[in-house]
Amino acid sequence: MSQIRVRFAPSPTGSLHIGGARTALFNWLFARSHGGVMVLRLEDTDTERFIAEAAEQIGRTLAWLGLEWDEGPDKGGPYGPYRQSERVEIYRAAAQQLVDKGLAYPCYCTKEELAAMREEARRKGQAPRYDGRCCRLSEEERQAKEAAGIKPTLRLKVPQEGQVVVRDLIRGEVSFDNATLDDFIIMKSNGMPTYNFACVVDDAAMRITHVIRAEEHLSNTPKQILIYEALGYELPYFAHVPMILAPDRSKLSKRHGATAVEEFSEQGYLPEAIVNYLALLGWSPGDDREKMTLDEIVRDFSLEAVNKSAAIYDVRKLTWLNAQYLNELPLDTIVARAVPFFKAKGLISKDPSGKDLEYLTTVIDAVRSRVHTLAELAEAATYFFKDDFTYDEKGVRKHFAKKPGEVVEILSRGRDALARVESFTVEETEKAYRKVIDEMGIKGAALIHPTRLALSGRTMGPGLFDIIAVLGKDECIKRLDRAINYIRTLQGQD
RNA sequence: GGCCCCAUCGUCUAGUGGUCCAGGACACCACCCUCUCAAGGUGGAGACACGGGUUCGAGUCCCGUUGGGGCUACCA
Repeated sequence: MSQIRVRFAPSPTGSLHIGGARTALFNWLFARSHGGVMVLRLEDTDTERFIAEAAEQIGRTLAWLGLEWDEGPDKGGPYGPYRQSERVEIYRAAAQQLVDKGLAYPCYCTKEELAAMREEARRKGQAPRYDGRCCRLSEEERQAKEAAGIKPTLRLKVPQEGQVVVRDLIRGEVSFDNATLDDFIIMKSNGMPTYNFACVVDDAAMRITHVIRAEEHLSNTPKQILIYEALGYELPYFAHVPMILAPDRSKLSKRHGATAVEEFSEQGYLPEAIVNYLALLGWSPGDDREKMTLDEIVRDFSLEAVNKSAAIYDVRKLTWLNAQYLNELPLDTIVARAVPFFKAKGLISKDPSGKDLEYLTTVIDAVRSRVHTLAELAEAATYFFKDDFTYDEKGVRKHFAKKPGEVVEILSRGRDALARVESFTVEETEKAYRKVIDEMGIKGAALIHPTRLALSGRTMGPGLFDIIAVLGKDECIKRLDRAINYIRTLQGQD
């Protein structure tokens, strides 16, 4: 085979969810691992469900994930246009061909009549299928309908004998009896093609060699093969990848919370982690590797190694992977990605540079190992930028309120010791604190825990001396004084 | 209902007839490390849906049952 060509063909009716992203990823991986071409095609033939911003948003999300396409609506290419709404003439011509060959015919049944027929069949316990009545219309009857101004749909004549065999790269041969199919619609009465028809016409026109899509389309494939045959097109290879299900095993939809890739992005998940996680959903390198670079995945990916069974996505594993990337990606990269989250929390006002950037970087370095997302990162770092926090309630009970008199004494000694430190580093401040601890004959925890609470309002976080060094002498003294005063008010209440 | 697909720990998976009293990862539990929380390290609990075959031998092949999913639209 010459050049391998694949396509990702989303319908712009909403944002890209992780199922779609995974399908796009597998297409992309297949193309990249074979030196092939990736086409992005917008399936916007449903004029009612079409959402203008969705197309742009899907493109943005794919690009954010790093899944660049070679041909598409914005990029152009030799087989454009890549928006189905701009290709209607092509579908009409193809449809006309089928009518001329007697393989398709106009149907004047209205939606209401069709619905009634389906209802009738259901009541009789029969399979709801179109009975082909309009195919048997006489020329006079047809003209009469036409004269009455009824805009017909076009239906493909489906043979009622024999079967269609789908040769699937992942599932092997799957056969369907033609008798289970009916004369389905290929052109709607509004002149637009239906999904199955447009899909076939375009995949052929765009020279797609491998149709890689979700399993929900496996049942559509026999219809599409019938169209390929009617049109005299050569069949592509098919590969139906397993579905991704919501935790309750149902099909993914908006009501399942964050399944839109954009939402993960807003929560501070990194594209590297999402792509890595998605690659592992339905595919595995065949060994124990979990965290893999894109290059590694491209090198080892193959459709043959793709699973057959549907997978339920588990945010917790994604979250774990995200934490891994948060820690292992270069610090500068994480800082750059984190900036919008710090801005959103009002911790910084504009893109930091110089000293501010240096400070931000130091802070992120201190907290990144204990958070899972960029949003958590900003949250965990707030007290490095604001000192108007309140003290954690449990912490107050444990470290401030138990023996307020003693704590005030201890904290004051610590404060004074810090005030005397000249070189305010992790090492020097710790030395000073250890000395206080020794002199007072107390446990380290008796000084360290109240200090952490005083400086951050929290009972958990980076090592205390890291916090101290990052905050600097003045800020530490200020916060310790504030805490000492606060504890004195506690004393009064007893 | 009809047609199609699928079935290994809670979840993602390795496993292509013997090396599997089933391996890894997330999550969970314990311990270690430790100024807290993480991270990291060590260990633990946890699965071949069920029933028939085939075979000397089955998680691996076949059939059935059950369960789950998809399609069955002038949606894609």
